[in-house]
Amino acid sequence: MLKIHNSLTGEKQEFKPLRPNEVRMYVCGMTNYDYIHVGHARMLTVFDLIQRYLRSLGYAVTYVRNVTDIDDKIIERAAANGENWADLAGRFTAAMHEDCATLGLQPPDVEPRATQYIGQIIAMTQTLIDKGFAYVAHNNDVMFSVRKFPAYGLLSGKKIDDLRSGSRVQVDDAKLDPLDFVLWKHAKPGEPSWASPWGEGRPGWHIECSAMSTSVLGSYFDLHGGGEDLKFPHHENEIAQSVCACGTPFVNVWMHNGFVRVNDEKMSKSLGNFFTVREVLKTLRDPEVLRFFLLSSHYRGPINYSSVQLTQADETLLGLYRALKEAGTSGAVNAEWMGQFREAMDDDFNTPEALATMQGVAREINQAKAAGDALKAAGGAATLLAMGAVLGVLQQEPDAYLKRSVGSQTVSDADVDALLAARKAARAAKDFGESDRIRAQLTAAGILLEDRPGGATQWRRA
RNA sequence: GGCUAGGUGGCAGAGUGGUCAUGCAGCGGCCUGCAAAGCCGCGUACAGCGGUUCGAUUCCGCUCCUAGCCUCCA
Repeated sequence: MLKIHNSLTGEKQEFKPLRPNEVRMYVCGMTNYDYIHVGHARMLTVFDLIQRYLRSLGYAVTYVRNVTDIDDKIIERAAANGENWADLAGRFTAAMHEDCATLGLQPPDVEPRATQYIGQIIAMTQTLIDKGFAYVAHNNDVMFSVRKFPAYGLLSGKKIDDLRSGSRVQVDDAKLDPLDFVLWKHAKPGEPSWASPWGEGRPGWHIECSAMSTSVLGSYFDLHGGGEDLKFPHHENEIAQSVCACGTPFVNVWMHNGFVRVNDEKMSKSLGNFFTVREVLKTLRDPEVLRFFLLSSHYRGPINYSSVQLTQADETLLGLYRALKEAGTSGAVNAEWMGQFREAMDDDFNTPEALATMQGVAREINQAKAAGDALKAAGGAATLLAMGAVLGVLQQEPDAYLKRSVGSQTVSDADVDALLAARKAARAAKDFGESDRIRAQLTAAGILLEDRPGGATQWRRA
């Protein structure tokens, strides 16, 4: 029985889809005006994991993750570059797709873009005006009247009156109330714009997600996710817009992932302490190391980004691949281990616990190998592989993975093989001095040897 | 100031009212020509102070500390 922590109630609750066997989920994706960083990678990875697990449970999942391809940041950056805003957004959306593919993320079933939903956005805004929840300000911005929606603040636990008194926002004189937020922005000269009943303009950020999610999934769906920084005001505003426009409940379960931190601070563009996925990947043996690192702590908690931890993740993953190596895969999946794994995942996607179970399986494989029990080793490997498939790890060919290096390779596979042949001859002749000299030479070149019974030697890159 | 998460062994990180997390690193042993890998074993962990309890790291209260949100943000 799957339990999910619902941000709306603050509790873990049994997950029951609104329609039998079907899960409709929407995740706030990227605003693409730059390369994605590790913080974004965590969000992307967390929800990739969640949709994978839901599918593994047999649900027909519709995973929707939007792209914001028009907003202030994009316009600003494009202007700074002297580039067309749509070109910029297109360029970085393509880069994001590349990064996602590199990270092994499954593409969403639907990836709506804000600019493709202008019609729906205008229609929803009009509905909100018609129903009295929104108004046209004197500058032709359309604003949502927060006080018309009494349930405002339920998700973030904020009280409307606290917000008002604590508000540090410069009062926008177009707003009737400082809490109100914009649904449609009138265009200033030279800005990209679309025709609307309120003149040329562009959508506000919050309304996009309400329009896209309800257009694709219907007005009331199962799961809505995003980073915890979106809880307020973005998700709060989405709820207000959607509920008021559609007249139905909006989302059943809200999920928020924790941040990636750098030295105990949130990794973010504004703090300038971010690492792009592209630069980080250059320092790793394989993109899988980053995924494994991200999965090694619970999705709701914070995770500290550091090279030490990445190294630890690398070592641990290596250990799992070593267990898999030469263990065969033809065995039957062990139901008991699998049950333990699912139990961990059923508990609000507890990946650290699931990973611990995988370590247990790995030890069993190694024990079986040591005992010469090939059947048991193969069964363990099949089990480990099946678990890895659910998490999106361990699916590479073990030997190829182990021969991968961190950074550039200093010796080719052929050179290694040649030296190993020489060493083998030396060992056969009991010339251990020469044998050890070759080993030291290889070690210096980042090649680690492992002599097996019977004279064979395995190797991998450090 | 308001609201929300946290504070676990050298590092990372789950979890539990009384028996083991797990991984990395370290130490000892086995194996090995020697290594490596693996296996076996080891290490006074649960911020502080009270309370509930036969018993609390786990429940309750208070204190201290950290992060996040309250403004664009994954």
